[in-house]
Amino acid sequence: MPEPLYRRIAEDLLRRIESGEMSPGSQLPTELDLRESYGASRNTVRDALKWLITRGLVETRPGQGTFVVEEIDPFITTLSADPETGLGGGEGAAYLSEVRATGREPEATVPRVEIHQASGVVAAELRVDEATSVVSRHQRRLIDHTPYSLQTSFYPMDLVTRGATKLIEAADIEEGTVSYLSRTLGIKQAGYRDMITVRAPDRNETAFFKLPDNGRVAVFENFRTAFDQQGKPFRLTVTVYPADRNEFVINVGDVPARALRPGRPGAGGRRPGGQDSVSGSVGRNSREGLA
Amino acid sequence: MPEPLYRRIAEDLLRRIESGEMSPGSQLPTELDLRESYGASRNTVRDALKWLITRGLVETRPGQGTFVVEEIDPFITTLSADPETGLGGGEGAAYLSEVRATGREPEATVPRVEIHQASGVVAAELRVDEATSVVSRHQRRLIDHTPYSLQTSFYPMDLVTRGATKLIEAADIEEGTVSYLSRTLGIKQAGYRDMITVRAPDRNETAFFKLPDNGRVAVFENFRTAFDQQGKPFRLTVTVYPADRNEFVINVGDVPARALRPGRPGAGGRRPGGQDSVSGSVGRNSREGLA
DNA sequence: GCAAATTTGTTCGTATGTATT
DNA sequence: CAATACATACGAACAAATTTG
Repeated sequence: MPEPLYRRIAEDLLRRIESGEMSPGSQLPTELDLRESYGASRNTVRDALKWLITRGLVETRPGQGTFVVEEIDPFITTLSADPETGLGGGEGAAYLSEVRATGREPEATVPRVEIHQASGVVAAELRVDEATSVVSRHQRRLIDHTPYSLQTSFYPMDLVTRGATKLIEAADIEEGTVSYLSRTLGIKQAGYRDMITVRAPDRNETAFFKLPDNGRVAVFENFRTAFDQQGKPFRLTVTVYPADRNEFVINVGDVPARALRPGRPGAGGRRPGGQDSVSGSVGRNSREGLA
Repeated sequence: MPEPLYRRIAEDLLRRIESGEMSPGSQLPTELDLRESYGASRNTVRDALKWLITRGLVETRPGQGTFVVEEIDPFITTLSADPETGLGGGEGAAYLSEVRATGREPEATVPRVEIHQASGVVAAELRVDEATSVVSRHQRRLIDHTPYSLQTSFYPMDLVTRGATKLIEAADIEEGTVSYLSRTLGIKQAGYRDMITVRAPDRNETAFFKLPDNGRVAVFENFRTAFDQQGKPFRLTVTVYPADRNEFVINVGDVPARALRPGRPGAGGRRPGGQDSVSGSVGRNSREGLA
């Protein structure tokens, strides 16, 4: 009772991909060729390809063929505060310089400003009633002309009426909103809390990030709530990052300057699935529940 | 030319799930029933179900039927340092108490200790040659009897020969390794750096976490490098967390004590995919590239 | 404990549509 | 326009897992 045929075909192709026999970007034999070489029906071959597709190893292009996927050069966002500027990390103002520091070219759209009534999460995080008006500022961000993240910040409308009128202008706030709010209203960012989750992309995200519509690539979602000196939240920033091109770093305490990713983890070529990996080794004679 | 039939069926089922008409845990009509009610072939119905499966909305159980998935209560790991203890965050010693603080029951296996030669990532992060011996201590961790994470820590063998002999004992170090290394060798943890990625689970992880073998649920992988007062790395901890049951929090600067998740983000019921969500709204009249 | 019924899983064959070259 | 290659759809049969009688 061996494994089903489509699995055996998939595993064989997997082996050939991981061994380097088929390199990233190269084309696999056509479905009809595979049908012959494995002596299976075309549908079975397609089942094998689907198995590889959901694992992100290959992609199909109608009219062209099936290809080994090429990895995207990931961008690393540091979520903890910059020891220099004191605060920040992956946010609007700092974004452009952070990306440029890696020798890549950042782009960000002009903020799209909207006025909403605070809904569930926004109201809860900003600690305002659900009826309250909030300002949202939304930006799409790219690196080397590839979409890398979507960011939306929410501010209580209160801040605008108290004088921070630039918040409702559809233009960049060059100095950064932290600096701007400090200067105009005396609101200082004393700290922030990030809440990170992973979920499937929605329709908009799939379209903007050009993700395969098979729901394979997940997105990070980071909810950042910024607090002032009194511990009062004054901003909620929601940023969405496709997981196939983004990584995160958090520095706590005294950490030596990064040696610019000597050998980036995560990468290191394709992972040999099945062997004991760095983290794995969950018991070679596994399957025993717990001790 | 509307959307393909299997997609229309899938979207209809999606709507019925999101509307609450079919609640989490409930059973969908059988494939044969769906075949009749939609007037499609069984294969087409199965294509629709596959589409929902890869998006994590339903699951099939051979011999039983197709069910709307139930969400798992996520555990939130705080990666930043505890302001009290100074350091830590999701690590061995602190793990049990962190979980208990949420009213849930933690379990951790006895560490499995192994001696390896430092390989790629481990050697690079610990800044030792590839030939050097390192000690690894591996634990499986559960919450309420459900597997939640896998953790492996690597230490240069050096530390053992200098006197930290407990590192090669297959037993818990009650006080925590940070405290132990400080007491025996005077090595103080001055800080640490976390590098977070998301990837597909390997075979071991799929088995241990009981993930669907369709590669849908991704895992977080956190590489934590701990540094001593001289900025020298003395430990690398790799922790793997299934993304369907884990979230992360990072506190930077002064952040008020959390109001114990007033309304947890991430959740809020099922996401209405397609509508403008909190983060989304990437242009209702979207598809225009960039301004 | 076994047999039958139910339900999903695998595999084949075939035909036609759509995208790209 | 033609050829190529993947996408969708139908029908059919048997296998495997689970529940039920």
